[in-house]
Amino acid sequence: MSEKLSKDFYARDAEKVARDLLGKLLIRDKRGSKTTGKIVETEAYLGKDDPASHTFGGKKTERTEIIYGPPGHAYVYLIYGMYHCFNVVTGKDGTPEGVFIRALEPVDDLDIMRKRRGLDSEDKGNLTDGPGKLCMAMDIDKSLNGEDLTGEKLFISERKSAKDFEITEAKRINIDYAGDAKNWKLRYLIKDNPFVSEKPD
DNA sequence: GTAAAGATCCACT
DNA sequence: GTGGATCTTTACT
Repeated sequence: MSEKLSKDFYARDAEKVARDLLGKLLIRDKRGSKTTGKIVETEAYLGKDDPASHTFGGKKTERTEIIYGPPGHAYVYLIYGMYHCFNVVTGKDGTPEGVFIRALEPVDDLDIMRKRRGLDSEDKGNLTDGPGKLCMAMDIDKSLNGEDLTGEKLFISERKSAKDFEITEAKRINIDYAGDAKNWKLRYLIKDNPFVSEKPD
């Protein structure tokens, strides 16, 4: 068995939460179709002082409102007109920071994930190794924006096993618009895990 | 109202 | 490595 992470876990700095989310289990529970993936890659977005963040400078729009709300909620948005991205809101209520989930290692149900991704292959290496892909495989879309992650539809659980991996830090991806911040090492990966979206240098 | 760009993915010259 | 798909969000020529 595993234990669902509480609101306290999320109510900390994005960098700490991003590191601690590695190795945890993301669970999507729809009636009749439950999918689980181990989190293997995250990125921290630091809010008003982070040029890469949607909330840089304290910018607040209809889309980003949820990031300013209480921790432990989902921030889901559509990118490039076709893919969803899933973030976890962190920090105290009122601070606009969060953690972007970039990749999962598929745990189950692999057949459901393949079906949602439109793949037939036995290979499981390309099911959830990217932010858009994992949202497809886990059926995460804008209807889950603002969803409470201590609820039943979408939540994250601690594994009861010992921590059995090392953490690699790397630059974040595809934020060339962010100037110097693109060099900040705010991406965290499970060292040598094959299911990450992109290997670090 | 209109335009420009995007925390991506996939196919391929 | 490069470019196209595709459309919401955001900021204004």
